[in-house]
Amino acid sequence: MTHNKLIVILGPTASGKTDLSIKLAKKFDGEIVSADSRQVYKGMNIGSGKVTKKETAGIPHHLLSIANPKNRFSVVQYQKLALKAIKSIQKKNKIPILVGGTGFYIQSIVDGIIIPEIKPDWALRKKLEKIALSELFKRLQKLDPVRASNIDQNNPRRVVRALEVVLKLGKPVPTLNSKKPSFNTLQLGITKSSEKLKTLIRKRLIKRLKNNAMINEVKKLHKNGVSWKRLEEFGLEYRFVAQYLQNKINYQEMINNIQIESEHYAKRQITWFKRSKKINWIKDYKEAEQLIKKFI
RNA sequence: GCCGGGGUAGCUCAGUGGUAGAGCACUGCUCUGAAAAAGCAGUGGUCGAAGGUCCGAUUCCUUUCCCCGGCA
Repeated sequence: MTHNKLIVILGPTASGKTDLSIKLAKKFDGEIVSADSRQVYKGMNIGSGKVTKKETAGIPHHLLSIANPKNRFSVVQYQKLALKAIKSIQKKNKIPILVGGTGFYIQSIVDGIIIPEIKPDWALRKKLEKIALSELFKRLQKLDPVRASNIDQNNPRRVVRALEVVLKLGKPVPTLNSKKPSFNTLQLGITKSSEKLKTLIRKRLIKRLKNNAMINEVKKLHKNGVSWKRLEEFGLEYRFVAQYLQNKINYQEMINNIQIESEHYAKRQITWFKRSKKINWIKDYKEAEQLIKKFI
């Protein structure tokens, strides 16, 4: 007899998800499934804030370091692997704890959204990206007026992707659907004041820079064949350390940019999470523990 | 002390004889296989101070205070 319970721990960057989740996993006999779009990559450890082996304290962690940073990983791959991991944990009669800050990844599990089964076609995208955005949007309007009417026409990624789906599918983009929720889910979100968050981001950044650890990590990634362009795509520490190593910016600019962009990122995450009404906002371990006791 | 250049949004700066803009910051938001990505919107200034000319001055004139560079 297996259960279908799932606990989710989410929150903005630097809010303390990792520590909290490990404590809870110990307490409630759980295993952790990461929901982080950067921690999936091998070799991206310090900059992405991946737990160290020691910190895991023996709690199994899933979906960390499973992808090659030279290749692009995406939500759908995440969704498949995470579902598999969650089910296998439930089968062992342990409690899966989904932990992370990537709202889209969490949504793909919790709401079970169905994303069109058209794989990214990078050659096609490259071709489309050369065309003016307004022109692309006109084409989309012609081929799929419904999708065109609710898409952000200023966003090249969205428009290109929509066209990709329409062209390869030969028909309009399916309207967004969700499967029946497959899990009995408890979502816990960590709240912190923005002042507190900024301080935590700053402290963490200083720590990551210590002994050149983060700089060396990025150097190593590049040495192993991850291009500067690719590293910059990852954003935050990877973007600005890569720019620093290319002499595009100086050390102080690198630090300032990482700090400010991390603060922006935290706000975007909060904006995303706010949309969900199913999140229980908590301040500390105690509140989390109580809610979970009731849930289990 | 003299000669230049400058003082306009939190910061860096545009600009005009009819009470002002940009980028960044800040605030809010979007999200259909890149999501730490990619986009959108909004708030914000007695235009250094005081006089004068003018129907009207942030813009022209005078004085004054402050900053930067050069010469003494």
